[in-house]
Amino acid sequence: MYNTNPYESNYGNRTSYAEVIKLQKELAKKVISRDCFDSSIRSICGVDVSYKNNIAYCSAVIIDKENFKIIEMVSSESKIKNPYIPSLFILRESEPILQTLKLLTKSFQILLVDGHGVLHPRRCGLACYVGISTNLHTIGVAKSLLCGNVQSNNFVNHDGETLGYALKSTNNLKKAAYISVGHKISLPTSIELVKMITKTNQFVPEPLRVADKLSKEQNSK
DNA sequence: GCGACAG
DNA sequence: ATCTTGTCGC
Repeated sequence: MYNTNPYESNYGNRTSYAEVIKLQKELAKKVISRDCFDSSIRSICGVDVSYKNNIAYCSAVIIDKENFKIIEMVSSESKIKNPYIPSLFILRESEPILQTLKLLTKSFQILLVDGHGVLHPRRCGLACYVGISTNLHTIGVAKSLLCGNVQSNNFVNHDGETLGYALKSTNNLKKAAYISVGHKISLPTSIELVKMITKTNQFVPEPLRVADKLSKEQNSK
């Protein structure tokens, strides 16, 4: 239907922004916000993109949940095809991400995506799109808010729903990692896993922190 | 109409 | 995200 080839991103051949918005609304209904694991979680992957001139440099890093050791790192580069538009982030980053994930040879159980999941105006951020496209369990982790309000208990509400959680930095009280469901996982489990894979005095989970660093190394060569 | 707005 | 000097804080 919208995607016959999991790791190929084409937005179901949508061409206009209005059509991509319509796709997001359709996909939002397919997001599964409960845990459905068929195996225990041993490793977690993070994927991030950086830019230089007209090239997107994307890196994915798989890290062992227990000892934080790097299991595998891959990178790829591709031409930027679309502009960055708030709430339509999938236009710019989904293709580089899907292409890079194809390069991984080791397995992992959870994917961390550098952007929001259901904490999105149409409940369909980048992490949801990637999750549905690949059928992977995904969690959205963003460094700033696109919508919603942080409550005193750190949960983030939007449109009368609790859609996310602000994992505040120990050091910078201003900074936080905004966690939300991407696909096939619950919010409580998402929070638990992100906390578990985040080092002390850091607010970005290790797989994303290393992927971010690696992608920036790639674009400076 | 105006402002806000993941990376 | 990226471009960028000095500057604030641990």
